[in-house]
Formats: sequence, C-alpha cells, structure tokens
Amino acid sequence: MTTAKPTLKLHNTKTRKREEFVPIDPQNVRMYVCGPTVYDRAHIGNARPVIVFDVLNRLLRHVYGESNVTYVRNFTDIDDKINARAARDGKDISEITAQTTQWFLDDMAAVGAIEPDHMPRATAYVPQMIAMIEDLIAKGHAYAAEGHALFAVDSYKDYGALSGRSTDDMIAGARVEIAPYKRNPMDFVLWKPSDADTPGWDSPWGRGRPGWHIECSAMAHELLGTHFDIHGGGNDLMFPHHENEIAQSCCAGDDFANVWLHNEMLQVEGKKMSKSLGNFFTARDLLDKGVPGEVIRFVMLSTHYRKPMDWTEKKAQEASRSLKKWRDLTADIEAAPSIPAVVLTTLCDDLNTAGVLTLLHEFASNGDLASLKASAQLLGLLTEELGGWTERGGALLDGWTERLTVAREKAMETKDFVEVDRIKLLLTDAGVKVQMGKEGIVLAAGPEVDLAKLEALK
RNA sequence: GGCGAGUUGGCGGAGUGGUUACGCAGCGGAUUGCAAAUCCGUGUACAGGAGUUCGAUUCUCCUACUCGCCUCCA
Repeated sequence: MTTAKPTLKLHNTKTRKREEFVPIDPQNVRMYVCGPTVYDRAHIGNARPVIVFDVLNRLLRHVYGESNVTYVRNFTDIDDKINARAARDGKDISEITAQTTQWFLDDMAAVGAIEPDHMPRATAYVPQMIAMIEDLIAKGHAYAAEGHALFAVDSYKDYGALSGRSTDDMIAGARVEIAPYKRNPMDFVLWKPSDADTPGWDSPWGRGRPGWHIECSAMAHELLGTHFDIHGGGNDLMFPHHENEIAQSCCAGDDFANVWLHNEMLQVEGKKMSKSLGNFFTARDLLDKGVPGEVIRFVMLSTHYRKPMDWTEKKAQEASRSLKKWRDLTADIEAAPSIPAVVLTTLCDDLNTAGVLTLLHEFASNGDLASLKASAQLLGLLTEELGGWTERGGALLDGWTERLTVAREKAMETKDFVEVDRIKLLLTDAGVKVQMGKEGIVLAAGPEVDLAKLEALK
C-alpha cells in the first residue's frame, strides 16, 4: 500500500493564492509560529492559532515523517506589558513570565496541542538580536539615535508587500508614532533604552531592551536557519509584526519564510473580543466551567482557519454531543492503521478541518469506526489524552442508577410511575441524561451537568 | 482614508461549472410505562445586478451589506 504523498496546498498570504506546498528540504520541513507574550492567562482567541498550527504540525509529520519536521513557537518574555504587570503585582518579571508560560503550556495541553520542538524565550536570545541589529546598521538598513536603534523603512523597497500597503498609505493613516529621532515616521524600533527600573541588557547603544519584532527574526534565524518553509500566526500580526520581521530578516540577508499563513480572528457570540473592550475570557475560564478541552478543539476546527470564527455556547454543546457519541462508538475500537485517502486529501486542501469533521460524521453513520478513530486522531481528537471527560461524575451517578433502577422495577409491577418520574426529573434538572431502556438504566453527565446540585440532592 | 476577508437552507458550516453536502434543530414513523437514546424517512439555500457559457451557487465585473487590520492584541 504505497500511496504517493498527498499534495498539500496552502493559502500563502504573501502571494494571496492557494499554492502547492513544496518543502525546501523534505527531510527537514521547518515552521515558525508566533507565540504568546507571557503576561497573563491565554484568552480563548490565543488558542485558535495554537490549535490550527498544531493540526498543521501533525499533518506535516504525517506526510513527511515524524522526525522530518521542526516546529518552533516562541515565548515573548520581554515586553512592556510584562513590565507593567510585574510592577503592578510587585513581583519579579521572571516570576510573572515563568508562571504565565506554564499556564500557557497547561492550557494548550488541555486542548490537545502537542508541544513544538523548540519553544525559545526571547530573553535567551538577546545577544543574537544585538548581533542582528549591528549587522543591519552595518548594512545601512538601520541606525542608532538617542539610545535607540531603528529600522530604516526606506532602505527596504518591498516594505509593505506582505500586507499590501505602501508606506505612503500608512503615513496617511497618521497612526504612526512620531518621534524626533526617527528619520521616517514609519521607522520602527529595534532597540530602546531602559531606565533603572526597567529590565535591560548592555548593548552598543547603551543599556536597553529589544523591540518586539526583532526577537522572531533572530530566533527563527538561530533555530531554523536563513530560509525556512512556513511562518504562521494570527492575521492581526500581519502588520506590523510580520511585515517588520520580513524587513529585518531579508535586509540581514536571510531568505526567511516561503509560505505565510494567517488565521482569522475569533469572535464571541458574534462580537469582537478584544482586550480594550474587555469582553474576553480565557481558555482556563472555559475549562474551569467544565467545557472539556476536546470540545474547545472541536469547535475551533469546525470553522476554516481563514474565516472569522464565532465562539458560541451552542457550538460547544453540539460539539460535546458529537464527541460523546463518537467516543462511545469507538471506545473499544482500534484505530485504522492508515488514514483514508479522502481525509488526507481534504485536510491537505488548505487545512479543511471542517471538511474532515464532515467525513468523520459519515464514518460514524456508515459504521466505519476504525477510520473514524484514526482520522479523528490525526486532528488530535478522540485521543487518549483528551478523553476522560465523558465519564465525568460517574461514581456519583452510580448511586442514582441503583436507586432509579429499584424504583422502576417496582413501578413496572405496580404501574405507578410517580416516584420514577420524580427522580428522573431531579436528575434531568441537574443536567444528567437519563436513558431507560429494556436492558436497564444508563445515566450520563450532560454537557451542562451541575454536580454540586446533584450532590446536594443526595 | 488605505489594506484584506467574507455574504450558502431555521441555525452552524463545507463544496461544486450541469447530479444528495454534512451536523444540529424541525416534521413523519419504529421503539419506549412516558421520555431519552437509537434506527428509518423527509426539506425551502447559494446577497443583488450584468457578463462569459449549451448551462453558474461555482468563473469575470459592478453594487450592497458584514467583519477584521492599519494602535497592545493570535
């Protein structure tokens, strides 16, 4: 059963086209994804790129081989938001970043994301950043001024190509920070000075800290080389972050990334979620509320990554039901040894995860459970790690099952079902699914089960 | 103002130049102490206009609307 490698097609932001993916080196497929700034819990929107690129990572490994893919996702642990948080809480910066980093890893593991091969932290790459800035200055693409180092946008004629804008357009927008030391208002900071209370590193331009964009250029260079395959992130990063990364890296002499992938933003119940509006919630909030990580993952994958996705309670409930059903069906089934071709073809078509979910529904109704399990696991669903939630409340329900069974047996003889119905109503109100069949009674915790309420009724 | 994405049946959401998406909900039936679950059956869709074509929801252009980015944000 040797099948040709499926053709992977990806929508490249750089060319605005869906292109066939041709790795630079099939033995070493390299992907860099912009990771979080670690100053607080990851909100639910942060989980989207993590899950999307986790699926891509799994797919690349499936296609090119487990050991032939290198996936890098950074942690930004130098940032003024972190500094502000540390000052606010009276904590050391490293304490904030260490804790937040761990939170992030925990929360993302809960939604089934495999850890990347490298998770570099900006603080560990400051010398590389300084070296890169020095190189840019030497090549005439950057300049030092008043303790800053700035990138000279005019020195890179393709500046704006990724996001499709010209410097003139952007200046017209008048949203750039005007500073006396800038030659061009669009010039962005590579290095900025730190005062005594702010973390800083010694540099040729004095004690200071790097600007945001340079870290990704420096870390990608260090870990993936001058030329790699895929660079990903949320589409809000397209400008200025990725535009600036390209400018820096290309001017430093790197070829940088071939394919740029950007996921669309997430909304909540039809509204934009943003920090400034304050209507966001974290992945942990959902998990604590009892929404299983697997359900979060399913919902995320049910919309194509390049479309805006709306997080709704209803979707979470539907996802929960589908997953529960599939888990019941495949509980004792061994996953098929190979992934059905149609699944690979669909997933390889610019990561059509929603299309694959459709196929999973079909496998379920056709009874092709081995394919269902194998295919779901390629998406990181129905895995061992994410299981367990379907049995939630099992022990607590055993007593009720017993009690209801006795009452029902009695009622079957007396034909008086009042007590049975009473118990059933109690359970139903607490979010328990009650199934009474010929073979007996089965109780199951529904998605919105209220265990506390159930405990109180005991 | 500039850039970009999108507009599919009650809801969610794929896909296709000519044929059933799929899921949920709904409706009818089987089953059930009643329900649930399960099984079987069942439906009105492709924003508007023009064009290309034998034929367009699918390609091209225009219009309308929605959303995102341009400022920390995935």
